Amino acid sequence: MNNIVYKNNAVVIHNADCFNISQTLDCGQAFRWKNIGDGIFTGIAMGRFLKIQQINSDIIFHDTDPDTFNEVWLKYFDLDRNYSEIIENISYDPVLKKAAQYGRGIRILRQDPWEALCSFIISQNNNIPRIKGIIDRLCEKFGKKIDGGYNFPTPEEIACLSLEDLMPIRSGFRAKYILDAAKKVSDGTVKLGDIASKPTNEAREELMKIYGVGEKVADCAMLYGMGHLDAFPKDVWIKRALKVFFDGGMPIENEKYAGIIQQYIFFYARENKIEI
DNA sequence: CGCCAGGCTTCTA
DNA sequence: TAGAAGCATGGC
Repeated sequence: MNNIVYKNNAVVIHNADCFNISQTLDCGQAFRWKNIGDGIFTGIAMGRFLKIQQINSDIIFHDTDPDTFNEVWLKYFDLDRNYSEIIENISYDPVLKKAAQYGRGIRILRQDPWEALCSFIISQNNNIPRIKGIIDRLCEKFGKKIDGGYNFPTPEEIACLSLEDLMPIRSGFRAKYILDAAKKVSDGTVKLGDIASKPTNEAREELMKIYGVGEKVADCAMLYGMGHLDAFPKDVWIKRALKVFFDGGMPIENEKYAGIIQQYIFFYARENKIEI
């Protein structure tokens, strides 16, 4: 991205390639962004409020100075990675090529590790609108108030709560998982800070020490919050798509960027309501 | 009413 | 070791 300018208190990326904010923020990897119309999304991430807008192929980060953009959002939106090259490299397979073209504007977000972990604990056996509702209530009730809304509550802020305290967020059977995760992260039983630098298999085992975290949730947390781009979460949509497209096989499981490919397939399958 | 949702734990054979 | 039941909640 070398077409970035700063004007009128906004950072603007002109002619952005492989970056569509609707595809990126509304494809089920993050749950706190709101589409408020006119190509504008608002949300809170990394402890900050952001209003971001897409007009054709220009992306506007409103009320953002260059330092904040470079230190926070560049990394969050994974903007220093060459996605067109990755797409080029997987286009030997016609199905992958088609899925990647369809979701070409997706970026894999690098969210806060704890937020990603906790969010995908909440996601299990759940649907996206309700996941968003539960996370909204969790933040409003237990997160710190900041300009524009509420932060995602820290592990420490949740670890001191009881199951009854969590009742108002209506997370169902997942409440006990949230509490166990918060406790194990805040007391160092699970060291989230070390997970980004561990091999994916070791990192997965570490995360699965948490009650209620299995392979799928661990892989989502690693992919969307810890920089493990090779993690390949297998949810119901992916399993369906693999059956339909690849007869159940997985041509790309061990690729370096398997997680990005996974997201193209997920997006394609879900948008087209792939049936078994 | 029944079924399902970006699954996991527990029980059963 | 594989397969199914149970789990909270809400939308359809």
